[in-house]
Amino acid sequence: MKPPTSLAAPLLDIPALRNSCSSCSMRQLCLPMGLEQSDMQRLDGIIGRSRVSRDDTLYRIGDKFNFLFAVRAGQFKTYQVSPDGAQQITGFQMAGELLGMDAIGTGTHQCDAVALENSEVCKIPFVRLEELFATIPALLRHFHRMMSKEITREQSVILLLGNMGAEQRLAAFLVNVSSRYEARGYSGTHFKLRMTREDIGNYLSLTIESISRLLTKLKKDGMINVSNREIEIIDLSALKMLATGSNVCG
Amino acid sequence: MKPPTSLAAPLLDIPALRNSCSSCSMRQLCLPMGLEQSDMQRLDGIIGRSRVSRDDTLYRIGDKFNFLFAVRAGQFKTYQVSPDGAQQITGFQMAGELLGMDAIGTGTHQCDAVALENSEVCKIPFVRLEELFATIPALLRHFHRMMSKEITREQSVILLLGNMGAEQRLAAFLVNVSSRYEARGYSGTHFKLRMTREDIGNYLSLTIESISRLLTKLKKDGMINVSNREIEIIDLSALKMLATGSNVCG
DNA sequence: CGCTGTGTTGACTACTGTCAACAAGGGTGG
DNA sequence: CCACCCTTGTTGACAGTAGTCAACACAGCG
Repeated sequence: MKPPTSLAAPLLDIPALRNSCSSCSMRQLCLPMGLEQSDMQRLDGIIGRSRVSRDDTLYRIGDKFNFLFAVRAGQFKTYQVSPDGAQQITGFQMAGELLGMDAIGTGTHQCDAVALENSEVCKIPFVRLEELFATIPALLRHFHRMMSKEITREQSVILLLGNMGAEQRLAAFLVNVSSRYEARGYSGTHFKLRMTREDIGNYLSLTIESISRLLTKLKKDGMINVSNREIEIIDLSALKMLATGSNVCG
Repeated sequence: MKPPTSLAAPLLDIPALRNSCSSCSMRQLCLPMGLEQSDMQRLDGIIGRSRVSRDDTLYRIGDKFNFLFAVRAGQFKTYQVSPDGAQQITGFQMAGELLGMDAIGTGTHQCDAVALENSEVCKIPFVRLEELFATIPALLRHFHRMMSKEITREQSVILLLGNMGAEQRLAAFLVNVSSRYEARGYSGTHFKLRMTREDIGNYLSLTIESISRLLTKLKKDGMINVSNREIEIIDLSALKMLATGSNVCG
């Protein structure tokens, strides 16, 4: 509901953050995955790093597309805005994930990207990345994999919105977040959500009241513990069962 | 509800269809867009053409990914299958559109693709396409645009499922189909749907009963004429208004 | 000509939304 | 340091949209 903060907020280049990809803990998940040392350095050479404060907008619908962004630390949300002005969150991005791929087709950003907490991003000039593609085939292949996985991810959101009931959606969301924390070396059973109930509800296309009630229900059913944004998953397999269980509507 | 026909149905290579991209009416929309004659011929050199009969499966979830497919004629649907076996159609593909991009990330197809009518596809071996990328930058750039637009397209499906009411969804669907027919040189106001009500309902996450009732309503309201799958759009701008009009839920 | 798949219409149901009141947390300023 | 305020989250009562179930109509096809 609150208007995004001004885009004018500059993205500072921070020399201290000029750590190379090779020293980044996300290099297994991120763009440089599988690159040789020398190629990784060439990639490094075109990448800048910036900080983005909580609630700041990384880019906005209609902005000219010049950079892809990789989340280095923190989390983001991306949302579409429908013609009537309503938002629809299309994804939450964690460290190692790429932002802005939807802008390549038109040269213009197709969604807003907003930081959920104080974050750091790698700023990748797309034209220079394209130059590297010509001489680093492994980079190109992995870039294609990342774009393709973004397509797959969105398909599973479509599946979620199209075929799942409210409880199943929330369970699927929690399981998804859990696995992503785990893939990043954090606990998959005890974590803090970075987004509000409103964001979760918007993403899952449920009201905050429903989110609240359903979290309470999952707690009562002994699957999770909730305290504000602190989540503890008590019975992950039960939660997975719930997320993948039946409940058709389409 | 009916099980897809056997994948064993062979995709026949048809010499008579070996028309080059340069003679294809879809070349402005499809992969070879913007290529010079010589590059288009090189692309042609790796592409095979095949027929796919109505209700036949082009590929299936779990199939090894070797080929991208471009729809040359006819129409397809792609659907995910949720763990409980329910289908969710994620898109309808028309001539000039690419199928299989979601398989690049894993090397395995992530959805089923089924022909809605007797169709023809161009069969593009992905490894050979990757070889061409190295020497035809324009081809690579356009491929990126097509992948990116697939991401954008899915985002708008997410928006549709997440933020729109039933009537708005159907209106948006009709407007979308209309514009795609028009882009292909057909009438945008008078066309025949190639999919059943069940497919439409599945795609929009509505029941066939709702589709039926809503088509009747749009007809009563003087926006369209319907007779079975024959659609005539009487008031396109009103339909667009409806599709983009307010009706929030997320 | 009847059968089967597809589409239409009506009556009833239920899931999730809406509205409203209240509670709790976290920041800010006195 | 504490009080206050505003945002965020919780809970309950009620409502509405779209789903479910069921009967029927129509078309295409053998």
